[in-house]
Amino acid sequence: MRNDTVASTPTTTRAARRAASQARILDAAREEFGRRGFEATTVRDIAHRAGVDPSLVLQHYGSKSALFTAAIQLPAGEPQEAADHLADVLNVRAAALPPEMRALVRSMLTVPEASEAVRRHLDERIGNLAAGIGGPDAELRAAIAVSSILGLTVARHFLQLRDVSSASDDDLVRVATQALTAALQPQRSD
Amino acid sequence: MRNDTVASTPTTTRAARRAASQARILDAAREEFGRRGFEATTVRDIAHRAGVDPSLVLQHYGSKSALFTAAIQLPAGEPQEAADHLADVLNVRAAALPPEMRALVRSMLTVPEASEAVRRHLDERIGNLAAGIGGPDAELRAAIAVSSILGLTVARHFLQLRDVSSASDDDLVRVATQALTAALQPQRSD
DNA sequence: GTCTATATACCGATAGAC
DNA sequence: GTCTATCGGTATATAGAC
Repeated sequence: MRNDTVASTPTTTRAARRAASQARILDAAREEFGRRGFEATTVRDIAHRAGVDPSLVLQHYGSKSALFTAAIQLPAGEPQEAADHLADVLNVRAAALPPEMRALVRSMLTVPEASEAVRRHLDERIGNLAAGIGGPDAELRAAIAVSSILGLTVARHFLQLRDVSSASDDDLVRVATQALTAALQPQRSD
Repeated sequence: MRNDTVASTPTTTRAARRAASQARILDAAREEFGRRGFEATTVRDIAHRAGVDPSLVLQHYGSKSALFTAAIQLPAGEPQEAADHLADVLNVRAAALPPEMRALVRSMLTVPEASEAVRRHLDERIGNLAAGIGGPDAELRAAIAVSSILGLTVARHFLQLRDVSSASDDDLVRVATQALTAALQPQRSD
């Protein structure tokens, strides 16, 4: 970090400012895309939130679409064991949603790229979960459980349904865990 | 309706053509809004699908927003008894989605008016369901069940998750009904 | 009543000054 | 490296011809 000979600019190293701007733009993009979705968000909105000039946004990321792609990248989640990751996911969903996830979900119904990203993400989760529970209809039961978590996420963080939003994190996690655990049990086929 | 003196146009009654155009425009609007959402849909798209001139669309409905409002109105569902309506909803969601519901859900994450409409609709369903099941956490359990159905709807008809889309209507309804029935049961509080 | 032409505005993106 | 100015395109919406 202090690899340079002489600091011509006293405090901020010349290229570090650029990197800082780039990061601020990305944060601002996640926030704006997460609030109103890809289409309603303008490059000018993002620039204003980041405190930079609109042209800088495109200078750094090339296009609005490329910036969106960068903004919705999820941190590579570990493959994870099996069914106990259900509790993790549920906890994450009950509390605040990470900015990149929020941006991704906000546009999943209207932007094909976001739709694909969510599909891939959830298909993978379903596969892992199905492998962990076994029994008849394992894939379908796992898919229903994962879809239910998606529905809860939308209900709580985007639609703000009354009884989902007003519940405490603890209550929601407790009751939802019970419900999903029950839902994951194999059923008699009579 | 036949208050006028003489039919100057022989076959099509003068105002009947206008009503027919209006209905065709509304159908086309539901289709287009349901496919790509409110913002990505242009008045020109709707006019093209309806086979009319773009300016006619605004002549009839005043604005794109007013047309959207008309397009997402749900047929007033009866209050309905209680828990057995769960099966109805599930069946509807497993098969095809009505055009106005599809248009509504497609934009529920990006258009405030659609978000509010879905919230009101689901809050009402939750209230009815909660009243029918009783027990501890009735509202929360009902909210989780309704949110799960929403998640399944999104997964099947919008994201097309692998294991949800590939399942037959019968399998999906059977397993989901089992899962939701289990989820709605009161749990021991130990 | 339906279509042509256009007003008005805002968007994404680019070029060039500093 | 950052900002100013602007281009080109497209949208909604309106006014007027037929």
